[in-house]
Amino acid sequence: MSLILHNTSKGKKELFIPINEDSVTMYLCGPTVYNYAHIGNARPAVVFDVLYRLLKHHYPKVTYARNITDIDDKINKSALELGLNIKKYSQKYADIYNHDIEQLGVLPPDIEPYATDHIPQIIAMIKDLIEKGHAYAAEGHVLFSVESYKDYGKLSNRKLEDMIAGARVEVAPYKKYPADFVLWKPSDDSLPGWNSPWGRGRPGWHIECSAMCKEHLGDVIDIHCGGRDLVFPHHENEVAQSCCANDTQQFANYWVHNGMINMGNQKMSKSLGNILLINEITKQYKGEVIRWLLLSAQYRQSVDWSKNSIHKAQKTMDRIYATLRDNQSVQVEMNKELIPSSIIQALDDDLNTPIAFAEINKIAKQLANAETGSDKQLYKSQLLSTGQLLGLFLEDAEQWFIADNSDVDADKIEDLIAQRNQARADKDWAKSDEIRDELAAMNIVLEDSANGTRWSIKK
RNA sequence: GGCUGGAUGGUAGAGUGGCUAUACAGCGGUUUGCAAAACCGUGGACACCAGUUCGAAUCUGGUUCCAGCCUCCA
Repeated sequence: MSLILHNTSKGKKELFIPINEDSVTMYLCGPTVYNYAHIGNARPAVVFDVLYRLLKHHYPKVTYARNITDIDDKINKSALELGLNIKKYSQKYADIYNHDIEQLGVLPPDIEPYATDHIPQIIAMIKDLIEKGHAYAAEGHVLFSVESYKDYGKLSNRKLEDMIAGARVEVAPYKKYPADFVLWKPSDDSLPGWNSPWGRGRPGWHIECSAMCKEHLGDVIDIHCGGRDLVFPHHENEVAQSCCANDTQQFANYWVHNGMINMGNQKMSKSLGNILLINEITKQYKGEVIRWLLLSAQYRQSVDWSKNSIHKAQKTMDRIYATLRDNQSVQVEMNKELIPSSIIQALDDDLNTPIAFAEINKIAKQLANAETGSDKQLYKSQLLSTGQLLGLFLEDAEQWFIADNSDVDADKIEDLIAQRNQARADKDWAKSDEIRDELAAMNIVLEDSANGTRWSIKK
């Protein structure tokens, strides 16, 4: 097997060689849970779900950890304003996140660690860093000394001087060096806090991922994933903390980062206020359609979210599902050996999902044109086996077109269709068309075929 | 200012030193009581300027423009 991944720390594609072929490890920086999950949170979840599935295709055992950061000043602020318990507040949004991405066909990770469940490990790592001279306590804070780590800036390819010159680093009197970042900070009585050697306080951002990786996956992991916007400072700081605490040269051998989602010509981000929530779009579109759209560009490219692009994804999936529906009775064999090698090759080349999708379209076309039973069985089996790998085409093809939307009165619709079919049998075309119009007014589209009349909701 | 990416047909989006990507939309057709779906066929592109080459959209240099990170962010 020859999986190739773009490794951010090298700035190029590399052949993936795991530390231990019998047990591959990957970690994804999950969300900070203080609000409803948006499609920007969904992209890494979906993209790295594909990587997880591909790794499981190749290797006997993959351990995938995706964390929940449930201690953060934004959580504290919102919970405090609403007068809510912080744990309950963050749990609510963690549950929403998990529910939402499950709609998009994302498998649960093997481990889902929560930051607040790892405070002892965090404190232990900070103590270790202080003892090794990489961190220092000051005014209730503990800071990481970036000058103590010679490779600081290597992952994100930047120099300390340049960053200071940018003058955007937070200046604080307790910092020895402007770019030093916080490992631990003090909490007053209104804020959540834990007792520590430096007083009652809470962890800073970054350290939780280092502590949780170490706890669950080891000192050096195979693949660390996340959004591009996390390369600096989050991942750079994780590398510094972990390598210094664990005395290792590497923290993760492969750093893999997904591109952003754009709204119009701009990155979707909380600070710009142009975010689109997952639970808003799942009201309108099926999870697989959203998943298809998110995977229709290679993961490192930015994706433009628009009405047009989601509509295209919908139409494409409808066509493939229509082909599956036409072959509903064809028996299939589900087997990973049936996934065409062209698709595995595409995915092995840094998750080239657009090529995989082009291949899927070709198979669907072959299925639509298949004349013999054995051809139909072959192509349908290939299509659905590929779908198993990619988390697509898992729905029943008949059900796909009938939205389980409670707004529609299926009994009434089917009654009208029966009346119309009687009229058609009587060749009473005027009445038949009248009923079609009536249903059209209800936003119901009819399709007559040799096997009867189908209906679906107009999109 | 520093560092990353990017610029491909109406739209989205891969890829390649010479060989149809793919999808959605369009156009023509088959089929159909009507309609739809499906299928078949089809047109249409590689930001700009130089260079290397038998040949460049693909390699090299330059130009212009766009986006991201450098502050919380997926």
